[in-house]
Amino acid sequence: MRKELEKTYDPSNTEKETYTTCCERGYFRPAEKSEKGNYSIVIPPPNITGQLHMGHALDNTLQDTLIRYKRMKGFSTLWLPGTDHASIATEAKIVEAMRKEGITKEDIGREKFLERAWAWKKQYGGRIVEQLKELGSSCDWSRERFTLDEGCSEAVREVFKRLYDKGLIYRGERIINWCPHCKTSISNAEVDYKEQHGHFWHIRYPLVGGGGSVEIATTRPETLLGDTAVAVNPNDERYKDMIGKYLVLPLVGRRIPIVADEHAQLDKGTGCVKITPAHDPNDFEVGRRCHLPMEVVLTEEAKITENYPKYAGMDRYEARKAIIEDLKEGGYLCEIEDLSHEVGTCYRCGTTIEPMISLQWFVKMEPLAKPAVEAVRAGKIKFVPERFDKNYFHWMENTQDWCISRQLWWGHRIPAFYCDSCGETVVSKDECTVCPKCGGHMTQDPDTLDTWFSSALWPFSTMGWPKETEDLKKFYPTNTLVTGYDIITFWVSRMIFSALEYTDTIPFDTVLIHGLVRDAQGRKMSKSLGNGIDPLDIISQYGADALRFALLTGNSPGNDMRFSPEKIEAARNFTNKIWNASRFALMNIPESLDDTALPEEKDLRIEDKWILSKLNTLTKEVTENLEKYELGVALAKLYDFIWNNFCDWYIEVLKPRFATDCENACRVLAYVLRTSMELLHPFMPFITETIWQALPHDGESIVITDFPEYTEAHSFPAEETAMERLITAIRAIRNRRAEMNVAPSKKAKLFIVTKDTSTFNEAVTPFFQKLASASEVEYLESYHDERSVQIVADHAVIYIPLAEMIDFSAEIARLEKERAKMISEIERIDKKLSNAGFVAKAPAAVIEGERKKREGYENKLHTIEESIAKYKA
RNA sequence: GGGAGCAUAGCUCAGCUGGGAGAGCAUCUGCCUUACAAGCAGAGGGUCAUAGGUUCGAGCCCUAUUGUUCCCACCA
Repeated sequence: MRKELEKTYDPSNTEKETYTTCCERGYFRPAEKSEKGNYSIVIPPPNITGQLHMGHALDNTLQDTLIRYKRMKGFSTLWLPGTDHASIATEAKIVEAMRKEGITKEDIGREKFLERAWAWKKQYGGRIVEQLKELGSSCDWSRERFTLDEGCSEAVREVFKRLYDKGLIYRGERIINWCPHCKTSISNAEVDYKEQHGHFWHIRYPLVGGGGSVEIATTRPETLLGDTAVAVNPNDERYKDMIGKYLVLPLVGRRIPIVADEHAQLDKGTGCVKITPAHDPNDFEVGRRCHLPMEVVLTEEAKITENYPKYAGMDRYEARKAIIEDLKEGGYLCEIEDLSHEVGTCYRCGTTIEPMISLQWFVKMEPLAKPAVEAVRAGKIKFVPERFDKNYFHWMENTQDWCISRQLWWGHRIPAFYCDSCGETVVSKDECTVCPKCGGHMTQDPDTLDTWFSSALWPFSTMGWPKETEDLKKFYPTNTLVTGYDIITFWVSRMIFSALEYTDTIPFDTVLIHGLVRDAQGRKMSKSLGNGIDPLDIISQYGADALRFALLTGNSPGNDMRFSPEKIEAARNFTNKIWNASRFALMNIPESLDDTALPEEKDLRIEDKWILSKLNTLTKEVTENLEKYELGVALAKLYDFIWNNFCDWYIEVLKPRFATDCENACRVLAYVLRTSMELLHPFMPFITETIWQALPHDGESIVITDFPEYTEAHSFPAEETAMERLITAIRAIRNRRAEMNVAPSKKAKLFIVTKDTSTFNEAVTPFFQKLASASEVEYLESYHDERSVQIVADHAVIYIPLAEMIDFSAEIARLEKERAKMISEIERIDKKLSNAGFVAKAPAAVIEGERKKREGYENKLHTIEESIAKYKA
């Protein structure tokens, strides 16, 4: 017994069950082997703190579509899922939760804190995974990974050790970006520059022993406390005599030298720059070049240190105020200028970062960046769309050393050990407690690594590297990486140089970049604006297929998109359309028909050949589009075919045949519907599976059936042309009737005058009866009745005897208008064809096309003129 | 300061390597035509931002301009 389908599609009935069945049957696990080869994607691991948002939904729909397509194409496919420990984000959440309990992480200590973190991970880490499943993501969950699991951790230690031994990881005192709120260093990539209003304070520094002063300007007057020099440009005539002299640092009284350094520019400000080596990256370099001392003035909470009793303990902004006041009072403040400038903030918490000297671990970027740039330049890795490689190159070519140590607990602990007695440093994959040099006790570095350090290894650490596993051999390098343009620098670039360095190969060959999902007004979806749309709500209301359709259709790589209720409704309507077309098909297809064979060619009618030919072309185009990552275009074509060809014409034209030629009609109907579902399956996995199962089919599931292939056997250009002619004729009739306000229920006889009797003949009379309100149809070589409505169509003139409906003067006016149009069209083409350059240089096919068009217009013009003459008479 | 994207119908966007512009939504008109009113049929609506250039031919290629969005950058 075939199950009766509901009248409207309700995805919630089937989606979950369909998904579970697929998992149970192992469809999402890679095939043992395949002649086609392997295809793999690693998921961009979502943060365990995260909830599925529209960005994830888009990202994962793209990946799932690609994976499902390749799976059906016969590749052994692996989509490897997992999650990211997201050190800062997670630690912040746990700290916040503890704050509510009134405890700090220092209260409970590292070990207890980590226990809490793991418990938290256990409770919430699986949430986003379940949400990915709701979306239909066909990941191989048996291979699920976590950036902090044992394997990934081993990979991290291995890489750290190798880089260290090679001299590519070093520990040193540098200026780093310090977040006073998160109390950790962050990398340059993690700093967001935001426009802020501020001031330029111009301050006078007097020369020691009087006799003048220099004026400097700063946006951070509190750093004055840490000044250890003032620099001028060596070529600056104005200050030539001052170099080597000393200044008195206001408020502090310290003697500081005037030094010569290129950093000071002649044309900027006064040409004098205060130098604070411990709190500014440029000044740090100046300090190094001029051998200046470092003065640290801020604590890790961005408070003034004990060294400056008057301001000690003040927050940096409080201190700023106090210092300004004191400068004013002392007569040192010359001018206050308003200014709006870009200020670095922490990408996590938004706090203004403080540049600070600090002992941290760094990755030396230059030697790593070079091959990474080369790989993309040589085309081994391609960005889709291509323009994003510019982004990548720019970043890679200008990148500075990567600060990788974080003053956090949740993450990969740095595998470096220091001797308590002799200070020896040992980097080791394994625990090291005894100093190899002096036998003293070793203590492990308390810091952890930047989250992105482990993310950078994701494509191969998840496959078992550094072990030589089967998966690594089979699926690595991976094929496509799908991600948003916002994390190219954070992640994509780091995976590329990491892979090249450690695995000696690229991590993936294509990077498919997508844009942001914005709200209907084009704003970023954000929690603070409250304009986010929850994909899970959409799924429960409209189904995952509708969500996926809304996200993919018409979307092009790299571009942002807007998501609106209208869009999702249109998507839902499409699922419903598919549903009803299928319902109709199943109502007619007899249950006895349980094989998938098409009728013999002699039994195929014009409409069958037309739809098969159209479907065949569609198959070719959708395949090509998918291969080129043009998923949005492919999906739009499927929509158009299913709705506008299959539903609106093929099914309609087929209806009369259920009474006369049922089996043949049903075989074609089932074939076309089933094939359409197969083409659509990668995009909309649930509804397509449900319908496919209900139709006659071979095999277990659409998930693992073969993707349709283009075949010459289904190419019927003649029937396509003929059917297009019929459609044009029917449209023209409907159009005329609508214009004349003839009710569809009013049937009328048609006289069709044509020379194309292979298209217009008795066989297609039902088309006109069903679709053009014809009572009966007569095919003639010539006919004329001035009391008939006359319609000039493609290769046919149609007469409808509706004399009482005709307004002759209006009819003549209409024909005159059409005549004028024809004449202007012909003129346009004539102009083209008489252009010597066009005839000489344009391709023959284009010229021939223009000639054909002209001929058509000429014929039509002729008929129109005849009609006008007759009406007038 | 450097770089990139976008500008096409009222709205949101497609438009592949140049051969006379498309979709969805919205609007208007008419339909319970036995799968679907979440539907069917029909219609209106665009000097493809502006100005030049290349070409037989430009929405598409080049140059400049305007508007807009984003990325990058240590401007004291």
